[in-house]
Amino acid sequence: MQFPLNAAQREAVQCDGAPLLVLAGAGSGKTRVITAKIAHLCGRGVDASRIVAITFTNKAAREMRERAEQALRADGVASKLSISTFHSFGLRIVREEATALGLKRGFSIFDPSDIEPIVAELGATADRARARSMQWKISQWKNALVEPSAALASASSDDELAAARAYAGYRDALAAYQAVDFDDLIALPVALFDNDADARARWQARIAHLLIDEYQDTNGAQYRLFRHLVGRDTPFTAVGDDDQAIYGWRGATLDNLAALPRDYPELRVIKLEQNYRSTVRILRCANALIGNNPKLFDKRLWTELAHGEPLRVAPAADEEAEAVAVVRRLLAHKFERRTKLSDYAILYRGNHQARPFETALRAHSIPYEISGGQSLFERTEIKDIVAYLRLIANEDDDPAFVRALQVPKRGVGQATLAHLGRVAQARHTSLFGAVFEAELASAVPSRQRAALEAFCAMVNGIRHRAEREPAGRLLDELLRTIAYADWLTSTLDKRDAQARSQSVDDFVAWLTRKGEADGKNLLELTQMVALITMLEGREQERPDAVRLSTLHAAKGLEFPHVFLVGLEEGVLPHREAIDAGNIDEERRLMYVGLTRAQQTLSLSYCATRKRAGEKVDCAPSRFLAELAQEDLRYADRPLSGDEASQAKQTGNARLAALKALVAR
DNA sequence: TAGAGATTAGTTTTT
DNA sequence: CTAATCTCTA
Repeated sequence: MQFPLNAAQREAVQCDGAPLLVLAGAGSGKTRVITAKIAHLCGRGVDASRIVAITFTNKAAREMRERAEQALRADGVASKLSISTFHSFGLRIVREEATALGLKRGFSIFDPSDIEPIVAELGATADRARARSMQWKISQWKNALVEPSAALASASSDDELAAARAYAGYRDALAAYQAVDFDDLIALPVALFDNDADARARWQARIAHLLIDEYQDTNGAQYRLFRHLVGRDTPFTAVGDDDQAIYGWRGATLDNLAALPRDYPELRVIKLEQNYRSTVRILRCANALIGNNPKLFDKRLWTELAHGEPLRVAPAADEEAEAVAVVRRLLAHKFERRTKLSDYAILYRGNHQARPFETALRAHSIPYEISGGQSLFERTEIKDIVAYLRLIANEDDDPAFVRALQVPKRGVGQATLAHLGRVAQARHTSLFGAVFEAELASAVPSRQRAALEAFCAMVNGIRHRAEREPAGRLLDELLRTIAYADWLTSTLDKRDAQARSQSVDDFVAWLTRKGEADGKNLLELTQMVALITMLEGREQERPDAVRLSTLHAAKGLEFPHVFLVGLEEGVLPHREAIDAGNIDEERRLMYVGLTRAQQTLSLSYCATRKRAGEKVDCAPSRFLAELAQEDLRYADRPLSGDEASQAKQTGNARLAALKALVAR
């Protein structure tokens, strides 16, 4: 955006001494306002290290840092800014206040896969789905700052009761493991600040101005943390859009937006309504759609940009036909308009919807970048290595102990582990600690015992140096000692082993760099890894690729040309949301999708869809009927099966010719 | 203990 | 119809 700031934007930037709420419509230059404001604050002599900006995703944080660096060319200043996600900021607090919170320095951060078996056991269930739903409920309680006792009192169904009972035990288990979960990174600082005025004052003094992005997505715990951090007189800037609140399922509540004017009577509210992104037609459809939602703040987007092309609405026989049609159209469009692949995005409701599009894109060797999906840190090989790191940092981390002990195999199996577990329980110690208990000798053969002791000695050896020596050296040593690469080659076929070995190498190289750049030791790096979902610097590997993304992951992004797919009842709006009567949030999700598009927008839906192997009829989404009909152009009726397969063949032939042209 | 086959359950978004 | 988990055998 090369325009100067508009009046509202300027006002938001210059209002620096008071609490401020910026209601920033989609595409209204929100990020620009935030970065300009940071620059403005620095210009007014505010110490950069006391400016704190909080986002929800790592991606947003990284972007904001980049933009701030551009805005603040003065060297060294931008790097002093504190720009992080809510959770990383919480981690910083927990880390610095670990002792007060009863945690050791190397405490572990459990991810949902560590937690599931714990909750399953506490809830006395072997049913994974049930365990997950209990885990889910516990998380909801934590996000709403509900204590186990209160949860127990309020539980209304059998399921809730079981979850509430497991909740207290789960808390104890985390304490025993010296571990925290994601929700604790917010809830623990809140609990600390609730009770400790000194700590509160200390942290407040570190913040001269607090900026929060995507404020509408804060949950109860986050709002309370926010209030503790700004106290009574720290000025802040909250930026958000009630029409883009799409994280209600994660405990986010628009109450926090409504509460702000109440809790801060001197609050200034500035609306950004000029849109710099989309055509008139796209905006008119988005406005029409969102007009069906109740309004918290009155707001209407307008633009000076072109009228634009009508939005295309295309039916398809099924999801495969839809994918084929979208890809064909995309290629034809690219050829006609001489665009780049990265100008296109295909957006959908759920991750599983990506598959037919991946298949169709791959069939034409079109590079694509898929957001969401499995992140590097969820891959088995990375989790294996991280288990070692966690155990090195924290010997009480039993889940990490179990994983590290078994990968690579070192002749210790289920039976030994079971004995170890019994001893640990009897002695009130961790699995690691149980290895050194005398009574283990009676149950476990000496060969296994030797393996266990060697394992623990190795871990201890690295632990003693973890805080002093460079992380890179220790990582190399660890990998050599456990011979992880050898294990991969001996258990997997060559291709697989190579791929995994490569990703381990990437991971280690990245950690090493990170350790050097930020001066972090192995313990701190290990904690950071738990919060990162995407490997930085991975994106530029595919400089020109079609973007596949869920609507949630697409928030904050924009694309010249967007395909919004799977617009069916039961998909968008999602069945569960329909049943729960939560259509408003689905509508906002659709709104987010529409407002990602700059120039053209193509909407599609399927007549049938495969569900558990069977074809099911689908109805077009009700949201289609809520758009500005004069801005839509409906394509033909859905193709019959025969027509579809025929079209597929002729289409493919045409496509091959097109592709040859495009390739030049 | 580890890999290959059988069985069974699955439908939402993520720090 | 997958994909992941479980069970059985070497």
